[in-house]
Amino acid sequence: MYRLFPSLRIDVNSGLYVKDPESSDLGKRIVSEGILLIQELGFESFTFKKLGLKIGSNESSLYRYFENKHKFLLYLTSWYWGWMEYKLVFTTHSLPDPMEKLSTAIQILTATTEEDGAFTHVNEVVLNKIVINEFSKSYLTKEVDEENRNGYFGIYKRLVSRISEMIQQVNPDYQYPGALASTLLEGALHQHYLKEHFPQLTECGSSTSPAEYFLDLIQRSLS
Amino acid sequence: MYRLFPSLRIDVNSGLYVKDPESSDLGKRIVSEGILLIQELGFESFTFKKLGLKIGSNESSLYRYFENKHKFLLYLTSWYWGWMEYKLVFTTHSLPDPMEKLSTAIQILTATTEEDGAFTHVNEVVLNKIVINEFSKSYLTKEVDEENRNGYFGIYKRLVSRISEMIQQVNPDYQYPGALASTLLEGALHQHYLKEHFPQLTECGSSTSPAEYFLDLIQRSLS
DNA sequence: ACAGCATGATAGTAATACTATTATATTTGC
DNA sequence: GCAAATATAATAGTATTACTATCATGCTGT
Repeated sequence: MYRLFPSLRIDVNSGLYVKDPESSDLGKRIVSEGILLIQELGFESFTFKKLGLKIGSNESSLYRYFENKHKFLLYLTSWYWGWMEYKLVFTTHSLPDPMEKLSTAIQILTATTEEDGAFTHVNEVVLNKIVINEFSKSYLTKEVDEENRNGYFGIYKRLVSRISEMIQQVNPDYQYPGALASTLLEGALHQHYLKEHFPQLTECGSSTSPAEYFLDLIQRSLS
Repeated sequence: MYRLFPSLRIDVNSGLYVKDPESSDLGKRIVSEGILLIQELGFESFTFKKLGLKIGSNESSLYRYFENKHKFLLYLTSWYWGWMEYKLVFTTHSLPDPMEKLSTAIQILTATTEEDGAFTHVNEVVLNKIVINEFSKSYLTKEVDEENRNGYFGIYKRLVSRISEMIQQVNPDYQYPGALASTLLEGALHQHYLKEHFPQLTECGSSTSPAEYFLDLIQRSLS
């Protein structure tokens, strides 16, 4: 889908990198292989030294692109949410019916990413898994407020706002559009995590998808 | 409330500690001062060395109680959920009406802990904040599945099951009681976090509480 | 040919997350 | 009251992490 607009770029906040990783071959390899290594090791065990080894580059070179691994994670998750926002806006733009619009949005946001967009160095399938496992760690820190002021969470916040607005279009009297939108985004990641690691705790699994659950939840909430 | 049963103990999985911290003065100090230090520094910057310094004890002594800081966090959060479960069961036990029972449960689980129970070395107000900020980090790890097999998340899972059952009592036809219960528990922590750090993203704040939002959400879902 | 920039190689530092060993208190059991 | 057992403290040591600094090399465009 993205290939329709080959010159589109996801505009991640420039404070998240020292040197734009899209600007060079090494930068792209850091991103693409970094995604795979974080998924393999988990964020805690991931280090720039190990990534340097994996891509045959030097640890010090990686620091020329990203200050530290926390900013690297912020970069990757921002990119992910930017990509989701793009898919969302593109797909729902022309839908006239507010409920159809919202339903489509929910489906996009709660679906498991199934296939590689194959248009960049970014493996979206793996990135989706990283977001499920690691996104919370990117904001549950002592530095949130400052990083928020710096705009590092801008894309994610805009996405929540968009959903919130769609909810208001469906039912202008509903009192908690923001809370519901934020519950949807966070909850979708959580349900995906549960179905993988705590299947006893949710009906979401092989036969029922998070999408079905959230569609039902939001329809009930807004009717 | 807890003082009604001074001999009650919250039964945390014994794999979470090397030596039971309730069994000695030092152990209790580790827990009580550890809670304060994690809140002060954030879990990432918290170390046993710093805690040893704070309580005038030796780093090596702390390792006789807890293998590492991750298990310490698991211990603290388990304790918290055990305490919540106790409050929940105690308060809702005698309520005959399923909806009243569920509403009361929601209120307990989504309320901000306001006052110190003052019955143990544990400061529940601060512990509540730690759970909001750090609980996700206790399970978003590469070791979840093994730790889950070891029973380290048993109390939390039992709590989700209890809510799930209450939901089924209210509406036996509702298809997603587990998903809704897990959304409630996780979502409550999330809304508390948002109102502190991302107030634009939710209506929960000074005039509206997470309790009101979730009460409304669940009532709509089950009617 | 050479200036300029990107990358690589090496070294170094303070802190982290421990483990091991030995010493010193403190408790308890007889 | 004393010895044995146990708890805690002190010290030292290790591998790794998360960087920073410096210098060398190599490639690019003019």
